[in-house]
Amino acid sequence: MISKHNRFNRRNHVRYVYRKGQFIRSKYWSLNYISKPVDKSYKLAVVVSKKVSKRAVVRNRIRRRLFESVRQSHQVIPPGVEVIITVYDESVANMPQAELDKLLGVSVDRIRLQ
RNA sequence: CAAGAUCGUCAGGCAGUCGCCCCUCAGACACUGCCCAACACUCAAGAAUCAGGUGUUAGGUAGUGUCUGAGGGGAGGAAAGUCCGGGCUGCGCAGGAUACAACAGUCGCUAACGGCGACCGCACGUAAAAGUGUAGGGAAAGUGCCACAGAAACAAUACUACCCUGCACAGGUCUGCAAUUUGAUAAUUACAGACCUGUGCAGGGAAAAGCUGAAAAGAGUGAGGUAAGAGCUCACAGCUGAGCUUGGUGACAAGUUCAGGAGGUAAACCCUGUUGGCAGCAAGGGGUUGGCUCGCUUAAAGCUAUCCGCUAGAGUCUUCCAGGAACCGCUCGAGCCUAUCAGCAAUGAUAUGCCCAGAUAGAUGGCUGCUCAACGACAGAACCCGGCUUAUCGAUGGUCUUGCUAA
Repeated sequence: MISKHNRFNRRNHVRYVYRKGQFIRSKYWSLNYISKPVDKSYKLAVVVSKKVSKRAVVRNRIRRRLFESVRQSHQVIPPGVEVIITVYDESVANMPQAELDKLLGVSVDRIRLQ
């Protein structure tokens, strides 16, 4: 799990990012993000709807794995960027770690390019 | 040891590494409050001193925040479904009646329950046993319903078939008499009477039978009775209800006396009894100033649907302070462990010890290695408890019954 500094702390702010931010789509998830240069650290949220899995245990596991993959600096989100990862597929819960890191790295790198 | 039944317990382990949430302690820094010392100014005047006030600097102390370090704690038996019950909070009081809803054997347990335990009744189960289930008030207060099929679905009649009597017709048998034929016996025909059979009509009887259906009139045996029969009558047995006796706290059981003739359905209405005020942690939580509107016994407002009773305030705007997507409620509780005692048990009492998640885009984890039969089922707290129901890979302990073997 990541520190409170890197989490979102307001419910309405998620809606703001969804509405105003930019959007990247990939096979298992999509990224909505917005840049706020004032902040010194990035912010990250993971959204897993009940459509993905009805079991809370599975949804929790997906969320934790994605947080951990970002935290352990396999990929670097630039400071001041707020990102929401919306997951589409239940198979993220049991995907091998190397593959998860690789796919997530591709998505995060596309933020830097734009 | 085997088979059957039943009651529990656990819910992978270890190590490495990188993290998250809460609490406690220590240190550093920042801010705020208070205390104290020195100095300056002020009070303050012609001058000096003391007390008071203000500011600066240094120190102490308390609180808050950030960072660092150390220590402690961190999902479940169902955390789930949200089906019952309670605590807690608000609604001024929580009072009554009706409506509405839920429940229904007895005794006990519990904060309470629609839950639990023991027992009773009924049903099931086994070769026998151990056991299992139970949607358990009233159908003899009344109303309704009983599809399809069937003669008929609770009302006694009708229907099919049955029995008895009478009349008519047809046939048969017997008897009597007449006519014809014959020598005679005899034969044929007609008529009358009796009996039998069949058909039709009329009157009466009504028990058994009628292939259906979930269910069929609901009284089993014997005797009497009758044209034949029939609870038509009687006796006995069984059932139901009431009374009495004995046993039991009680449901009830056993016995006995009297009465009765009754289909099912109450998860149809209904009747009887018991219980329930409404909303829910998005509950709810501060002081203060001044107005305006309505009302003050013909009660505005109110706590549900209606009524009664009860209360003199209620609603709304606004000033200032406090607060600032915050904080409190928020986790010490009908709490947990162990032992003893009471009780068949559910459960209760006493004693020692313990503190055991509290997040808020929401912590309790990610990865790697070893290990185990097994990558480990079902599954993630959200105010808190007691139950119920549903999901669940497996591992393991006890108890009971029966059988076999050995001592």
